[in-house]
Amino acid sequence: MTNATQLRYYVHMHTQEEILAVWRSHTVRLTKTRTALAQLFAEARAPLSVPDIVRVLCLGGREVNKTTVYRELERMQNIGIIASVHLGDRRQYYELALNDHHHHLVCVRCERVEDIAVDEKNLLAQEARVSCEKNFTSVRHALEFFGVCKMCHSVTT
Amino acid sequence: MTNATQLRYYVHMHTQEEILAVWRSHTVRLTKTRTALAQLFAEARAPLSVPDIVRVLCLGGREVNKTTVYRELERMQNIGIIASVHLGDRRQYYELALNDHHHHLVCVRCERVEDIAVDEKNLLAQEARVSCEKNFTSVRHALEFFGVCKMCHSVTT
DNA sequence: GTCGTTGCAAAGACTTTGCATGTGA
DNA sequence: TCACATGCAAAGTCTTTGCAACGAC
Repeated sequence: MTNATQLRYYVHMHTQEEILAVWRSHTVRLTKTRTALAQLFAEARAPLSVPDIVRVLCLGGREVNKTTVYRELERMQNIGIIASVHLGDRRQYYELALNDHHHHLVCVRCERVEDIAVDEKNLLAQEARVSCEKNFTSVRHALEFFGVCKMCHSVTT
Repeated sequence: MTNATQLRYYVHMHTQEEILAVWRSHTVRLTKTRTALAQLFAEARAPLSVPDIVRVLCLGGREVNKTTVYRELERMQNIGIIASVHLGDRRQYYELALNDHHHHLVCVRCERVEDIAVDEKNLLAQEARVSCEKNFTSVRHALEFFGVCKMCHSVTT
């Protein structure tokens, strides 16, 4: 990431190499788009939307086509490299699925996203109960928290 | 609702009259759109998207304009009559906010939605903790469950 | 009659599809 | 080589905006 601007990055627990290894095990070609996406997700510190991805990569001088990105993300999701997340707006966001399961805290003003750890014992128990009571299979959950971050709060007050 | 098709309805705990009363207390005009929306939400048994609403009302012979619906829903949300819900797709859904807080179980195949009761003690505690730890105010949560309903499951297997 | 509401048309944001071209193994 | 991958253009879906016309009070 050169001057990737806006988005903040941090060293992730999964490297680009690890992601590329997953690709290889699925006998797909290692193209420049896949390499770029692997690096981006490895470094991203927040879920990414397609417009995000295209903007950041283009700013960094790696031209990518939005159609290709959409298609690639779908494949990555099918393989299990990434997972989609909904953060309250209409966009679809994606983040590494290789990480531990976690949830998000989103600032509804500036859209800043923080990862948070949540004790899931209770949730999983409810999942099991719901699955049983309602006769649903493969039940999973989506839990996100929304609020106003300190900075945004101090600006308004 | 005449032949409102596809969507399933049930007698809700809030009647059209109660919703109209909320309108009146906000000194707005009781137009045909507001009456139609009040009736629709009073009878809806699942969250509704704007395309849903327009389709259903037009099928029922009450022409409504999508722009008007978008604007009206925003006002209803501000007043607190309805609340928006995200159900995994890109659409925004709305449901009566006058009801008890509850969550949804969505079939990812047929999009059927069931309301479910969830023990929130734990969630609220986590909300408080997150709010404190991360310095966020006005924290709320969104929790939805996804799975495959019995019917869809039996079709595929 | 007023001013809140509405309807229409156009634009905008995100996503999907079809097809011809390009390229990694 | 050739099947997988890409890029472009066009279309699709949901949503927003601007503005003139309408209608509830």
